[in-house]
Amino acid sequence: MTTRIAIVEDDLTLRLALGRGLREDGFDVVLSTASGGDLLAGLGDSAPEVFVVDIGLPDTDGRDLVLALRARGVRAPVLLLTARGDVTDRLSGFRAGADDYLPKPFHFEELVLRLRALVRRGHQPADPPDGLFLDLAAHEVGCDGKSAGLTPTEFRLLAALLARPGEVVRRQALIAAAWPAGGIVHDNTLDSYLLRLRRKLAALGRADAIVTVRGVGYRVG
Amino acid sequence: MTTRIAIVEDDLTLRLALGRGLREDGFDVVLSTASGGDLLAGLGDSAPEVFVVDIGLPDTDGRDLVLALRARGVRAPVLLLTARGDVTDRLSGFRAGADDYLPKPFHFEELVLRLRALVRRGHQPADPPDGLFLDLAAHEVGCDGKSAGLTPTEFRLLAALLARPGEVVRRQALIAAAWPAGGIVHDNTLDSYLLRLRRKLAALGRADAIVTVRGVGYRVG
DNA sequence: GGATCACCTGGACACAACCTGACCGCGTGC
DNA sequence: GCACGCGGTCAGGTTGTGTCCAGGTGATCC
Repeated sequence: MTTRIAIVEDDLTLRLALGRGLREDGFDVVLSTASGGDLLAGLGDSAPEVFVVDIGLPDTDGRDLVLALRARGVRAPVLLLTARGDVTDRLSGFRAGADDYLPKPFHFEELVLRLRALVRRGHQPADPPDGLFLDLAAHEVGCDGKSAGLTPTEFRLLAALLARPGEVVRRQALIAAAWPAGGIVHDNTLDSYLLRLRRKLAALGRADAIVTVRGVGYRVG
Repeated sequence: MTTRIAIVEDDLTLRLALGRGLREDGFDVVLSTASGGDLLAGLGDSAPEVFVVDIGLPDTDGRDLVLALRARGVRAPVLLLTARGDVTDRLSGFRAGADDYLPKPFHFEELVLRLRALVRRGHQPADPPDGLFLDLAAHEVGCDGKSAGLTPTEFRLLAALLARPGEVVRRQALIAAAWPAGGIVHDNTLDSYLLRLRRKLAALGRADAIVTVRGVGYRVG
């Protein structure tokens, strides 16, 4: 039984080596691109069951790519390749929705083991968050034709919400997803951003997309 | 003989270390997730015999997760990992239905000893509480298709009831489960919440789900 | 039947959680 | 310098939740 896998790695040598090695280990490499934009463009209905993404991409931060994937309803596990096991990288990547990470340089065998573990754990497909979608390249949110630009913080915040359609996301989880680790974020700051997001969504005719669940958090869909 | 165990820990390093260590000590790690939602989603029929849960999860309070597990009829013992042995945390964790706790940082050996003790003590599986179920992610109660949103206090209260289907739960036990430690709760306040819960359950066509046992307490199922 | 008790019900109220609009500081680009 | 966009803060208003009261209902016992 083969597992469909997608690779995003800008270094050509490494990308080719990964593809060859994974194929030999029984993976079905359905996509192999150098940039996040190419991945999103080429996804189609290839439905990879697991992703390997380099965090240090030239066109996109790997974390934003994970957020964009999650916002599209993709729940397949993502393994991030990070440079030198940097703790900050690891934490923020994890918060973005990645499922595992591997610091470079790594043993190929460990990569395969971790991938197998991720796939074994299993993930269920998510319902797509009706109509709304995030455009990573343009850094904006769209809904049937119309679209609205987002600032980086707004983007991360909305992505964290869209990643879990129908679920209540706690305020703490939103802060963890949208702001860098360690920093102190006023509760009210989150409120402000929710307001800004709601305004922009209202302009798309989706004023009610973000629902408040008092005492718990927020929900979309 | 191996014991099936599930781990919920958001810190990646610690999660991996726990998994590796427990495996070496003869446990069968059937589930290892970073969030409460993932755990509930991934449970399937893996039927862990014991749980290790970090109380400080970003998406869910560990205590709510225990309540949700109990409400699903899961009776397997739960060990909570708490930060710095905070007494308040410990007490409220116990009230939520946890069976043991361990303050961080801890010696790995102590964790294993406590887990073995918990498993040895033995627990029997519970009958699922007919039809009604708590959705931790959406923070609501559901019954064949329909669902109703719950406020935090309502959620804890109903969870305490659903945790013991068929059993009579005393008023004092309900107050202890649904309200923070130390606070003084008027008897009548509990009455009010029972009323609200019954209203919401009535909207789901389960008006008679909560039965009064005069002089003792309340029972569901 | 009447007294008593446990529980139910509707409503009033305070306060915390949340929303909203405005403001300020900082960095960037013109 | 100035304009602008972005991130963050503040003060004030609004609303839902939690709490408590007052009175009602039904069971139980004498």
